[in-house]
Amino acid sequence: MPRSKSYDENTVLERAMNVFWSNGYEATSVRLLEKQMGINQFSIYSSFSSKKKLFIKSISKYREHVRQNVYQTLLQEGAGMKELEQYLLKAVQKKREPGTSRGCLVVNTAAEIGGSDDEIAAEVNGYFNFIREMLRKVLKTAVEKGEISPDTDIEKQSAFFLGVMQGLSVASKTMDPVQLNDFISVAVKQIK
Amino acid sequence: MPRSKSYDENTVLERAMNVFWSNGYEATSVRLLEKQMGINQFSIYSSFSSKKKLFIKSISKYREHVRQNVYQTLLQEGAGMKELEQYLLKAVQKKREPGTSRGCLVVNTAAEIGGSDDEIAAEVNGYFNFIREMLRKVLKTAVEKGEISPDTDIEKQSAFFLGVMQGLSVASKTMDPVQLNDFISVAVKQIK
DNA sequence: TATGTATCTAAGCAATTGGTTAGATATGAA
DNA sequence: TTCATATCTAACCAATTGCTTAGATACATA
Repeated sequence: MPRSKSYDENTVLERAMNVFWSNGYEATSVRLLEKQMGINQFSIYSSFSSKKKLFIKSISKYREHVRQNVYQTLLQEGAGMKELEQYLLKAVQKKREPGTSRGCLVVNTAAEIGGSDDEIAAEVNGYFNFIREMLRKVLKTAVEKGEISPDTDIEKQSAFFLGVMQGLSVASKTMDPVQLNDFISVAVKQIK
Repeated sequence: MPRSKSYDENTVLERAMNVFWSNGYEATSVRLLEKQMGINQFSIYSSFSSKKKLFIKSISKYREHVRQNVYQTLLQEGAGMKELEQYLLKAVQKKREPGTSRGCLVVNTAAEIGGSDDEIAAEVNGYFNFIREMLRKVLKTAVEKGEISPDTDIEKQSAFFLGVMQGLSVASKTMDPVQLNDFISVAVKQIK
């Protein structure tokens, strides 16, 4: 009997994610969100309850986004060192492209919010656990394939590459492509 | 003839720096600043012109702060690999201490503001150039001392360690001490 | 000791913040 | 075709934002 929604929650959530990604949490106003999402404040609140809840949902949407568009190759069965290296170099190349790099939404959030909000911190930690798990598997596969030494300490190396990826997010905003490439090439070389 | 200031600009600037460091730029209100700085809004604006200018001055104050309290050893003549390693391990140890790590003010700023404000971006770049220059000198000294190979590519390695330090700032908020230690130990080992 | 001047207090400014609500509107089952 | 119900519009809310200002205050000089 009731009227049906005129928008798709998934679609407007993806738009919200992009607004937060571009501007950060605090600098994103609900007015800006309604413009970019294309729906009224009422609809934002009826679908997502609060700005903070919408932000948290944007982070989990981001996780889905990178899973499908950034890490898809790395997440495939059999992905090893070659794929990891390719991903890192592609991230460097992207820096040459138009506009300022937005970095990683979750790194930006960790830097901006830190641990001062428990719910947001939980979502951030969940994301990084997902990345670390991905790295562990990739490195294990790399050992199995003989791409890296069987003596490789998987735990140490996955912590290392997670740290490198966090650094890369910041560095992509502050380093030129040459320095970025130097950074990554040293990080990759050490495991060979 | 005129009345004299009842506060020291340097002192209140250091307090402002700490407020921005704890909360980030956007989340820091001028009301909070006046409370923490211990002076009235009028005095803030008469001494620092605007919130943004105060923030930029806080970043350069931060540079002075780390120069004297964080990197003092690394900046000494003759500092090499041992000092670099000591600094990194100390940064890891600090994570065990009370409260959530605030990370590096400038990394936080790079993540929050990115390149969307030119004046702030310039201050951020100046800071990272200072760090990179410090790293270059330390690595050169390390070569001279025979701590690392004379074939070491100073440019690549200084870009690498700058990236690692940027990662460390984020990681100190999201990793536990064990993972942090893994991250740093791999970063240091690769140069030996 | 008197006084000119910058400093300080505290109130105020318009604009924006996150969030709510009353009433108009559209929809899909009966 | 009716009608109950959820969706939508747009105005509204108090609180807070960065910043300004008029007038009271205190101090270095004369």
